[in-house]
Amino acid sequence: MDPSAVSFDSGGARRGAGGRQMLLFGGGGSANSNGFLRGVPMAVLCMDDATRVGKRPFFTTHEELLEEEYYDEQAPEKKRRLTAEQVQLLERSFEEENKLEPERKTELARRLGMAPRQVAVWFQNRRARWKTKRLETDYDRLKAAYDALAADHQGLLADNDSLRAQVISLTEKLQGKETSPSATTAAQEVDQPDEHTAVSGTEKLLAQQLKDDLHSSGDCTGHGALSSEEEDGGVVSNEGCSFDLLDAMFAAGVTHHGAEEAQLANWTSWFWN
DNA sequence: TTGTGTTTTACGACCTCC
DNA sequence: GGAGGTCGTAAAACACAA
Repeated sequence: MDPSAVSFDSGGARRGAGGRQMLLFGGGGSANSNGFLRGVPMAVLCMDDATRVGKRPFFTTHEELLEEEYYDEQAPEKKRRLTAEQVQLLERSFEEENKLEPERKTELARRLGMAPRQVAVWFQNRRARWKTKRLETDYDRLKAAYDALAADHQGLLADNDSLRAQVISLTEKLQGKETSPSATTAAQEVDQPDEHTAVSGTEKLLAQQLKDDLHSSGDCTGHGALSSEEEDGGVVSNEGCSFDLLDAMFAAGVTHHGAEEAQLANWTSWFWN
């Protein structure tokens, strides 16, 4: 880039210290009509240059700041924003590679009419901005994932509560049947082990009752009502909720030869765990 | 016009790697 | 030990609402 193309945004210093513009670099020098100071474009001058040419003390008195001569002869170049062209080229270079090898730095500095140190600083700051941006997007992504998981977790907790309530309710019903004389009589009437399945009539009754209760509750997982069209074939399911387990227990005679209470305890334990 | 918040430029301190 | 990195920060430049 032609150094003469570097703009000097005099309006940019509209609110310098004390509201005064401090445009000229100090050290006894002053800018010529081309905007150059000792052959260096003003916009190119940075603190490194200030160190070389002369630097105003960091803390100065108000009186010093009010001295016009001070700005002409001692005040350092104010910070200058890079031009749009400079930033554009730097951005393009950053997109290619966000690290800066010495050769690329000097080449960029030459093309942009900037000090190599300025190019290095720009890349440092650009990396910092890029990192901040990346952290923000990473945070947003993680937060969305966390929110989804938290919602899912809440749903599972609700399901769990619902199932526990059902277990308690069914356990009470089953225990009631065990102690009911009529139920005992009915059970005794059919309590002959099936020679093929080895499941007693009472067990069939209990398992059927459990199926019926779960079915009538319309919610085996808390995810909605059962669909009636799926009932044929003996397996009632709803979106992954299946009574296969009960059927399997029934067929395998899970309750066979065991006290009903012990089976209830097992079932309850299974549910609660 | 002014107060205030944000962005950009630049630096020093410190760390890591060769 | 030097070069180049990150991190935290100062201060100028800038945007914008009141």
